[in-house]
Amino acid sequence: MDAAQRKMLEETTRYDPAEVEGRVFGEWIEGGYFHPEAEGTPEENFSVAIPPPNVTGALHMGHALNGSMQDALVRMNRMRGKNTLWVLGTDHAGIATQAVVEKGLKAEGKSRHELGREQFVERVWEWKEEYGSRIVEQYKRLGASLDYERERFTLDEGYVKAVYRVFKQLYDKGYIYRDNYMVNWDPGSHSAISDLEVENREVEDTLYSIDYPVEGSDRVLTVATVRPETMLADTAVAVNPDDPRYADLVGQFCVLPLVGRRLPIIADEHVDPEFGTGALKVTPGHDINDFEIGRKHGLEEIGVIGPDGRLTEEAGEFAGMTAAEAGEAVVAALRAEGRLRAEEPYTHSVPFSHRSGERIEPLISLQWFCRMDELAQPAIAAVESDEVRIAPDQWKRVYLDWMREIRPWCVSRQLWWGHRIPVWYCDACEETIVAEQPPERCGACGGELRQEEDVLDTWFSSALWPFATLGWPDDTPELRAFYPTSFLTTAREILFLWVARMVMMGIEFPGAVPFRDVYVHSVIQARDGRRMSKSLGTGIDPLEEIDVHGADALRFGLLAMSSTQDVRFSDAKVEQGRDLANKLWNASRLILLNAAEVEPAPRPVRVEDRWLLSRLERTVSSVTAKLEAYDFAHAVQEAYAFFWRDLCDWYLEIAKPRLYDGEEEVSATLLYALERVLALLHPTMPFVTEEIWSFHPARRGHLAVHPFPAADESLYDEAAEADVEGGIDLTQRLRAWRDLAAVPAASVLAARVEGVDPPEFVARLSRFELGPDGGDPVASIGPVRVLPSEQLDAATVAERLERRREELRSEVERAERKLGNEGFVAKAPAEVVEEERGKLERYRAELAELA
RNA sequence: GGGCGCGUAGCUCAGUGGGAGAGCGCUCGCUUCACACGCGAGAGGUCGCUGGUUCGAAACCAGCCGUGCCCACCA
Repeated sequence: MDAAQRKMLEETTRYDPAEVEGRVFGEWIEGGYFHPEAEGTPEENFSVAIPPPNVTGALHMGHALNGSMQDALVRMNRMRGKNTLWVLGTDHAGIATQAVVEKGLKAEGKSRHELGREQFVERVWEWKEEYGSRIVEQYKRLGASLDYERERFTLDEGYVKAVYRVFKQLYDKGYIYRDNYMVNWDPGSHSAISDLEVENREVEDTLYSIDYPVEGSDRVLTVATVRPETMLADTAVAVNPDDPRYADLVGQFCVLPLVGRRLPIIADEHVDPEFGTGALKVTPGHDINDFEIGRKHGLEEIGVIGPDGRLTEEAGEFAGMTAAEAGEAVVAALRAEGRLRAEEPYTHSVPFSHRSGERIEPLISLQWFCRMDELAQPAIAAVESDEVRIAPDQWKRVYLDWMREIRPWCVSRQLWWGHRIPVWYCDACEETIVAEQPPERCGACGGELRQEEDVLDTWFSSALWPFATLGWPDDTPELRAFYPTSFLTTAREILFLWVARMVMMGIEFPGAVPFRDVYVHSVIQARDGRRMSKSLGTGIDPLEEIDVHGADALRFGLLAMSSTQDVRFSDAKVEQGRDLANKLWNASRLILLNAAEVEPAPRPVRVEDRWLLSRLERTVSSVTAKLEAYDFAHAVQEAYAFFWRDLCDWYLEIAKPRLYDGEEEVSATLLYALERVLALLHPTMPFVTEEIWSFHPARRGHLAVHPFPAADESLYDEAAEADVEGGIDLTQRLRAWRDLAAVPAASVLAARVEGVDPPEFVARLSRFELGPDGGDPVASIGPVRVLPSEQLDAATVAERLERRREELRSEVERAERKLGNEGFVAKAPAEVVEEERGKLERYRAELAELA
């Protein structure tokens, strides 16, 4: 430390994150610490793939929490000397990004259709180049030690190669196929979406009962629906095969009101005879259940609602209306014909698009699907056998339950931004070609080819993330050194959408599970307990928190509030982190400005030194174990407690005089403890610890690559711990006694000791002067006999004494009652009974002293 | 309909069988030569309810009440 540094330390009484963070981050980058060579094996290396944020995204609390957790483990392992890679990249986010750019076009009065596909995609790329790095810059603010030199994008050249390879191979295996099937149509994004992107919400609707006349009879079948417009596409009426009311009608026909179509009356177990009249209108074109019934019975599939959400030509007079308008018109027409039997309010769950928020329109369309059942088998086995461990425990079962009932995945999207499906059609001979490279002409007839218009679901490419980012399908040094990755931390909402699919693809393609550990973290809710969301306006911006309190404060706060259950965002925890950073700074100033010039080393000479070192090493051990077990909240809070209580409140106060005296032993011990505390906290609070480290005499390089401490168990010292904890307890009792006796804080009281001498610091920190004699004590606190003096008011002291006696009497009574219980003495473990007897003795003894 | 979770101090949360904890807030006292983002001392909980298991339950079991999330094709 040179003179300028010393001056700066002396003058700066408050840690200023804004001044430090940018500078320190620059030093890390310059040092190249986050950019490892691709050497070694995955077993000896440490690697993590970041869940790729959307290019359109801004850093939100989920990123900040997840990033804090990953960075903690990444930094800890880097400090341990492991070759460590944290892979950075962004996701092209098909629908979201396309929507952002389309919105921009709309503001210019244009649409993507005017531009045409090629120009539009060009435009999205321009947008990406300009704004896509925003979130990357925001991760830097957090202090994330990602490899910024190996940034990937799900649409970069190499990544596209991986996607096409996977598509081709899955197609060749027969897993990927094209089918005319019912899908979740999202009128908002004008695309099919997968089951996982659908969200069911409770909606109040009207349930309409409609009479369908039976052909050649007076009878009617009354059916019920919440979507009257779909009746235009009905192609049957179904009843339960065991329903005696309708047994005679099966095989006959109804006549569809308004349309006149003949509807066969069929029997199917799906129909619940208890619901309504027990007769079900069957609309295979617009209802997922009816679709299945229809396929089973070979019914006609009519579509009356088009991809734009409007009624098609099939709907006759209703063509062109929106579904909602058509619903009303149909009801009016039915009422006019006297077919409407009833309408009643009805609450049920309805699918909405998670992407656009619009109500899903189930309809039949030609899409690409991927069969998942066979891919799922080894991915199930991997988790069953704990080759991939999922924590907390309950998510393992959630994963397995879902995987065991996995269904085909609709992978095509009617968008322009994304991986255009690598399929080419020949119109001349109807050949379909799937290829990784665009073929010139049709291999069969030499005819012209046109490429499939659809793109792949964004999650199709995300599923390849852990290996595609490392260069797969090429055999790259990165892939050899860093795959499989070490662990994954994630939000539970993408357990199926992303995690499960990565496991399947990892096993199928590179041939190994993509990570060993999956940690599902909790969700940080808004302060009022609602979900943090942009649309609700409940989001809390992590960058603002960083601006106000610093990145370390936010990181500490998020880790401290994280848990296995969902928690509300806590400003107090972030402030606790801020206070800790400041306390670290100031305690370090005390040590660094006053320590003698010595090598940091444990050099205990007194009991409190041995106590401090013992506590330090136990904390190192415990905090490390908790980090490794993903127990971030307890890890940081334990480190906090050790530093604040043991080191600052007690040890520094006890050791100050020796430090000011320039004693070498205490200086060496404190420099040693400081070094270890800084290193221990660096993974969670990297900026402030790195900054303080720059003043430490033992510094040879950055803390980011300083060895992470391993507990030195030879310094554990139970006897010293017991002595000092006893001294602390006594000090607190003496202080409390003074406070209650209303003694001015600054005055020193006379006392003497009877029995065992407490540690030296007790009298000093509680402001007692211990002397050899002194007459009759006015009070006894442990071995301390307080002697009469002018500052003591007899009445107050007596009151205080009586209070203590009361406490002791009730303690004695409690212990006696417990020991008087025969069951307890007979059945409780011996050491528990012994402990209780010990307590009773001590309380009795103290009570006797006070009597 | 099925599954998972939660209900502990005014607030946010720890605590899984042997005497109720943390941070914040609150009260009182400190310009104590690292830090007022500080120091010292306090007040404040029939651990949702009922029953059970146990010598002993905040913790284990059952039921109930309240609350949150996930999955699922009841028109």
